[in-house]
Amino acid sequence: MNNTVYIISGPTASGKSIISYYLAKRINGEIVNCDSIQLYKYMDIGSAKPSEKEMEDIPHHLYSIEDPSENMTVAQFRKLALEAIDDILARGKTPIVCGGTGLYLNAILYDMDFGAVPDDEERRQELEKLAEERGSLYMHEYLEGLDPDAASRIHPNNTRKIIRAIEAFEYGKGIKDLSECELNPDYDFKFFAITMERDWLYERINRRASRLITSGLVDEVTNLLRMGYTPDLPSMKGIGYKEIIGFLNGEYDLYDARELIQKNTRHYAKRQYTWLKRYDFVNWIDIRKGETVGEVVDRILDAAEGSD
RNA sequence: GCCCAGAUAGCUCAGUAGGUAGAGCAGGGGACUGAAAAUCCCCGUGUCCCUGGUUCAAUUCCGGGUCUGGGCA
Repeated sequence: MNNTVYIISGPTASGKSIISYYLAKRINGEIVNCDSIQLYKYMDIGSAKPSEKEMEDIPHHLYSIEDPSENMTVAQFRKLALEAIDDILARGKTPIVCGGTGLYLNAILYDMDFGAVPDDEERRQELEKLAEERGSLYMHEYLEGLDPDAASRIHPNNTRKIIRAIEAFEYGKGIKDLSECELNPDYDFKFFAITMERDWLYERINRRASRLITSGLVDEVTNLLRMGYTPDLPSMKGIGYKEIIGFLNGEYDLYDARELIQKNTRHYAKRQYTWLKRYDFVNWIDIRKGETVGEVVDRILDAAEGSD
C-alpha cells in the first residue's frame, strides 16, 4: 500500500496553502491542516485559512474543528492528524500536510509518545501560583531535584516549560528529548519547506497584515468577543487577534495595531525558520520572483521523485 | 533676519565632570514532547553633523558653518 505523505511547511505567508492546493489537484491529494490557529472555528480571516472555493474543490481536513474556548493540545492533534492521514491513504489518495506549527510537525514526523497523561487543571494552577510567589529560579531548582535531565534542558527563566516538566514528572513520565524518538516508520514522508528571500517574505507579511484588516479582521474579532471568547484563551492570543483586542480596548489606534501585527508576524516567521532548520531531511523550495504556483509544484514533484 | 533647542547605531534617545560610547525598538542567531501564532535565551564600531581653536588628548569645552525643530519679527 502506498504510504506517501507530503508535508508542505515554511514560514507564515510563504504561500504554503495555495501551493498545497495546486499540488493536491495534481496528485489527487487531500489537505491536512498543521496550523495551530486554523484548527479553530470562527477564526478565518486572522488565521488566513484557505478560501471557501479551495475548500470545496479539494477536501481539507482539521480546519475549523475546535471551538475557540477549547484548548487543543499536541497529543490531541497528533491523534487527529494521524487518523486523517490514515483515512486519506485508505481511500487511495495522497495526504498533504500543510502548516507551519513546528511542534505539530514533530508530532506527525516522529514516533512521539505523549502517554496517558491526564489533564490536571488544579495542579497546574497550583504550580503557577507557586511560580508567581517564589520565582522561576525556585521552580527550576525544584525541577532539578525531580528530573535533573529535564532541568538541564530548560532555561531557568522559562517558567512555562519548567511547570510542564514538573507535571510530566509527577505523572510518571518525564519530558523526553526528541533525540530519543524515531521518525515515524509508518509513512514515506516527502517533506518540503517553502522559503524566499527574507526581505521579500517580510514585504508579503506586511502586505498581508494590511489585507487582513481591510477584509474584516476587526469585525471577526468583535464577533468572537461578543460570542464570549475571552482574551486569555490560547486561541485569542493568536497573532492578529490579540493586537486587534488591544485596539478595541482603546490601547492604541488601528494603524498601530497593524504595525504590531506585522512585527509579531515577522518575529513568528523567524522562529519558524529556526524550527525548520533543525530538520536535515527537509527539502527547501526557494521561491523565485515571478515564478508561478504551477512551476513551484513542478519543482516539488521533481524533487519528490528524485528522493525515491 | 534675530533668538532658543537639537544634531550620537536602521529608528527613538541616553551618556562621556575632556581619555573615541550604550539602552529600548527594529534587525540577526538560537532552544523547545501535552498552552507552540505559546514560552524562553544570546548578539550593539557607529565619519558621536562639518570646520577651526584650546589641550598631551575633543564626540564632550570655545568660535564659525550647515541642517532640523520651535519662538519672535
